[in-house]
Amino acid sequence: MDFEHILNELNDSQKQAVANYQGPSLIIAGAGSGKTKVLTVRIAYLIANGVQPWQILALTFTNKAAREMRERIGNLIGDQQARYLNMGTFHSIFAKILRMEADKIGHTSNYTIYDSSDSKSLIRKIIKDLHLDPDSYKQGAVLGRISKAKNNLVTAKAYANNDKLKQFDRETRMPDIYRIYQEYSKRCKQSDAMDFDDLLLNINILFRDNPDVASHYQNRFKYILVDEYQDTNLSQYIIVKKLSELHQNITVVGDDAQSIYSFRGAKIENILNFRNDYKDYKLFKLERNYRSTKNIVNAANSLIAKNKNQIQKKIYSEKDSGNKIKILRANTDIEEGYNVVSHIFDLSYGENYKYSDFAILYRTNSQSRIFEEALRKRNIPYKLYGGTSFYQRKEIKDLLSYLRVVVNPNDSEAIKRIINYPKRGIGATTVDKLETAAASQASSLWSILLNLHNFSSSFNAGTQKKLMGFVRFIQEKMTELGNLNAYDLAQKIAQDSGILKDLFLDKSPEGVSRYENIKELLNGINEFIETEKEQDPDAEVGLPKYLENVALLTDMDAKDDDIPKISLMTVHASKGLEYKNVFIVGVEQNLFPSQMSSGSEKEIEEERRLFYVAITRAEHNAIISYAMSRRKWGNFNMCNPSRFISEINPEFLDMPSNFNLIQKSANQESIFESFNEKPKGFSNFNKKSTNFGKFKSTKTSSFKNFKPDNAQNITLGMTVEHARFGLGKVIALEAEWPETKAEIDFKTSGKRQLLLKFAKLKIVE
DNA sequence: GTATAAACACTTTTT
DNA sequence: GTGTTTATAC
Repeated sequence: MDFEHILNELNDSQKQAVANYQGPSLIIAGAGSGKTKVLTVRIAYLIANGVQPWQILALTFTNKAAREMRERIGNLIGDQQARYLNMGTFHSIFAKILRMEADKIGHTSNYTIYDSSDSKSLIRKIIKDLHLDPDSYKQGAVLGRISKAKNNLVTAKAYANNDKLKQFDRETRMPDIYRIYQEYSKRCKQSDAMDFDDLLLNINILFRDNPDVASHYQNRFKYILVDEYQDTNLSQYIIVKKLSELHQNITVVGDDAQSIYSFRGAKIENILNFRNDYKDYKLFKLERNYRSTKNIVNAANSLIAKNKNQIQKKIYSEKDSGNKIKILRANTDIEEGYNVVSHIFDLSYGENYKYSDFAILYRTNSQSRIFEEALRKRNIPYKLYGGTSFYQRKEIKDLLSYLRVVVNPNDSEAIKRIINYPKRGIGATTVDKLETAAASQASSLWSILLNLHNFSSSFNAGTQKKLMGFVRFIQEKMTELGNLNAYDLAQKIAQDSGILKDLFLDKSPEGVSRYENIKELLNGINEFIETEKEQDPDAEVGLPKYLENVALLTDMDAKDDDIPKISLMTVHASKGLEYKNVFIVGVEQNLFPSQMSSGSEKEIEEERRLFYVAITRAEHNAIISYAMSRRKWGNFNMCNPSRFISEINPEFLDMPSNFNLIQKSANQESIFESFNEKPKGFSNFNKKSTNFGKFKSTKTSSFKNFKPDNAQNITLGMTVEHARFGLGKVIALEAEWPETKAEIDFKTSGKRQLLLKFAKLKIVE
């Protein structure tokens, strides 16, 4: 293979980082410096130099990154070769290894992966069972503590013996966390289930207790590459260290300035201390930013310079200066939504940008709603990443729970979800009795169900019959596991369980959309099978394979149509992505930086890195927006602009004329003064501000003054707005109020039938 | 056992 | 304000 021309496309430091592939390497890759390119070419180069693809282990942070890299490597060396690369997230790669070695750590190869909502509901149950006060033991906090312990390789047993941790728990009024942790681990094992953190912890335990297994994988993985190394936690660090022990061909890529996951145990020290771990390491710095204009890069540099703890580097851009970073000021959060959307509107028409050239980035998911509403109002298509994902929806989790139970009937969390859905007359008392029995036998719900005759005194004949019916249903589907592929079996289960019928009969708009979601999930399974077959035509794609995949999916991975859309996501989710125009919104004190991360300088530094990540997503324009007041939990709060705005060198900023005034009063904490001041129009940048005022007035009068009898006034041909489906035209009406049904042709989601008394429709015109 | 209403927590970020 | 969990009546 001729690599000459590929290498010649790289700059000097990139070339060095590709060609020196032996031994430990640290690649410091600044934002937009062509990191993915270097990684892909380096892997292709390894293969061109005789390394077998299956000897390469490449660990990424997201599935998406892995997929894209595999594709790009495929383009360089051919898909046939790229197929055999071990490339994926830590979680997905090691979940697969754990399937193969499951018996060595007390699981079966069909083990279930619990997502965080499974974990949370299990924790809630344990708190109850241990008679602990649910007010002092919040499930989220408890799970967080357990998660942190696991990421630091502290098992339940070790936790119980750790006085320091227990001391801390006493100080925070949760002295019994170690008991919850023990019980949680026990029940996970009984359910043959692992949570996300277990996947990494158990790999460590596997390697520790089975030197032959460890040695097998050490031999196999001759070359190891880790992307986003600054965001690895201790558990991941130890795995990587162990695996690279033999060959020492370890390459880590990262940027300490973009370390933003310490809240979930990531240790920036891993990248800072690489030099101590591997003494004869090679260091490569990629400092030229190919993504952004000079102004954006310089602004970001001036901000991150405020952080003390970092590896020295000079990120620079050879592009034009470009526009300064514009600062937008709004009086309220709602006005901020309109400001930003209006600005997007102007930019896209004025400068001919596509909607897919825009991203709105926020600190917390809850901020998305206001922008969604503003975008819908202007009929601008958008895509929301994160938040309640598709896979978290009730109906989806219900069907997935059936699939999980058929693959692993010991999965008690899944059984509890579906044992009475669709309704089969098995109520809470029955489930309670089953759980008590299971606890007394230290076994799963399923094993109680199988031995129901031993507990016949606890359940009356009718109940027993119903339970047996459920057991038979599951068993019947289990026998199909070998014959049917994932799609056919899932389809059959959806059908025979009555889920499809139940949702089909529910004609409320919610029911209709649930039905469609189930259809979409089934289509997704079918698609999964097809892509797997493309990779390997002989592969049997059964339910277990699908479930493993779906457990580790996020909605960043969802496929999408080709309609250009604005992207809405948290700053965390935007890492690794780039957009021509980036709006960073809600840039206020106590929001960004977050109130919860303002305690120590260390936390502030992480928030600053997060802000750095946000700015450096932009290629042409970065726009920062803040509001002077914002609704939180129902009531209004006054806000001040974020300290980060004033930490950027002002020569790269385009400030609103009234910013200084606000800053001053903010410092004096007399923000009310400036708030009450009447702004001169909505935005001093927007020429269409008259238009804009109109928008605002419709908005304020809409949902607030919404009359319940409004729906009765809907007539044929009206344009209406639905909270979820957006704008649509009424094309048919039938039956008398309150049974009136309307057929509405929605612009984005097509024709739908809605019952007027349920559908929250707003008359637009 | 089920359907409805009231109470409750939730908001920092995610594999 | 929202979605989920518990209390109450049927």
